[in-house]
Amino acid sequence: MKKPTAAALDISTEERIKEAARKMFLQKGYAATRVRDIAQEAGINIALLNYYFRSKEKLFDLVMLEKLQQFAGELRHIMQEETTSLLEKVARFADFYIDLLLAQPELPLFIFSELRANPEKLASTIGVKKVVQESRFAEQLRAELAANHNPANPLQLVMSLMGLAVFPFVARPLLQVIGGLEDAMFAAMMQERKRLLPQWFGAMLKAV
Amino acid sequence: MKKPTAAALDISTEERIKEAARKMFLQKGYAATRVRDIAQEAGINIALLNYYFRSKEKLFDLVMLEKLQQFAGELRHIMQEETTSLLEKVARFADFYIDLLLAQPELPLFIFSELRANPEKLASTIGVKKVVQESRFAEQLRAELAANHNPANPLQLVMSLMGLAVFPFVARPLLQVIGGLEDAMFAAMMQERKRLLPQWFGAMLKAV
DNA sequence: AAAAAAATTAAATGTCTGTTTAAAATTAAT
DNA sequence: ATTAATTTTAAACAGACATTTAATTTTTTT
Repeated sequence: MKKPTAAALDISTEERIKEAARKMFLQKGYAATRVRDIAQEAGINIALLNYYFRSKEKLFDLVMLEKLQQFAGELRHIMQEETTSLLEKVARFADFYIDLLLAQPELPLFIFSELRANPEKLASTIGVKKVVQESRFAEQLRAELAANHNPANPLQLVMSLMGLAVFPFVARPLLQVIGGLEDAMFAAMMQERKRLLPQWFGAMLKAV
Repeated sequence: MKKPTAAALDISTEERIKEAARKMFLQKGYAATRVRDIAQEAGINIALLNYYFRSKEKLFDLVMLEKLQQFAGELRHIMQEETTSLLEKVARFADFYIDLLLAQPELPLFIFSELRANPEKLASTIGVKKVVQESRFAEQLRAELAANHNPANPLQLVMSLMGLAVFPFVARPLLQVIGGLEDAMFAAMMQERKRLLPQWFGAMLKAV
């Protein structure tokens, strides 16, 4: 009675709507996106959106959850790995996030903007707290700071690490104007950044 | 005929509307802000908004321009100063921006979000391009990298400098959850950051 | 092939939103 | 003190918007 539809071989209407929603919400945010935009982008009747997802907000929540998990998901694996060193973790972090953001440049601005609007939707990310505070990475970071007699709060370093990787994508429109950067050059710099980030981080740990 | 109103001793209706608009636009962005919200916040009739500012968009443009200049204005002075060293400039940059953002934490997310929506409104910031590429700061940065045989693109360092100062405010909701940070602690860390930032930047310059 | 279920559509619904109108209240000019 | 200009208000307006309805088409089941 519910879903006997079996022969959904190629892309289903439901998935087409979701994809269009991803695109529009990421590009313009929740408030500026019209359900008509989504319907047009998906090539469907507006009523189908409510038929499949009940409401604009429910559809948005689905996309938001998916993106939050993309953003926070891999972090766990990287930071809890027992056999990698601190700087190897930093290198893996840079690799993973810079590749992710090159593929989806609007991701961080989308997440931070929508989180400002309703911070309660952060629930799915609370697992990250443990990753930052109790993971192998956290231990190694504290140990390394202690070894260098560096009294800085470890969270300062975490902020910086994230900022060094993510900020260029948040500030991209500004940076491309003030730097006179074209898309290809920006992408090339982000690739260079994968290499720079662990070097920088190592140097920062020793800067007392 | 135009404005014979002389006795505007205390705060005028026009300024009340502007202040309410600043608050609401910064908090929720253009698309999510209702002119009725602004009117209520200012304690005025909705029609007065159009009476004084013609339209929601014109009012927004006023606020946007003001904030862009706040964001980009002081940069010029700091970065073109002839008598300060590179690291002194970095220290001044950190001081100025961290204080600015502690007073207006929503500023960067507001600017970056709205800039994504309409990048053409960046016009007033094109002066910053010269500051980054042709200022005394740019010279000093290139010289310092050369002296350290550091082949990194100077723009990489500019991105990082901005990111280290600004990113914590962009990611604040996320950081406060994953770090378990209260407002006071966050503010204290930003103060500590004023000191850390020049140290870090100095170390990064030497990290080849 | 007939019946039932699911998917799709056009049109309508009611609410929200930015803006305008026209009248009233206040302030300034004569 | 009148008159004119400015400011403020309540109400209306028109278009945008998300959602619903009811009918039609397509697909699945029997």
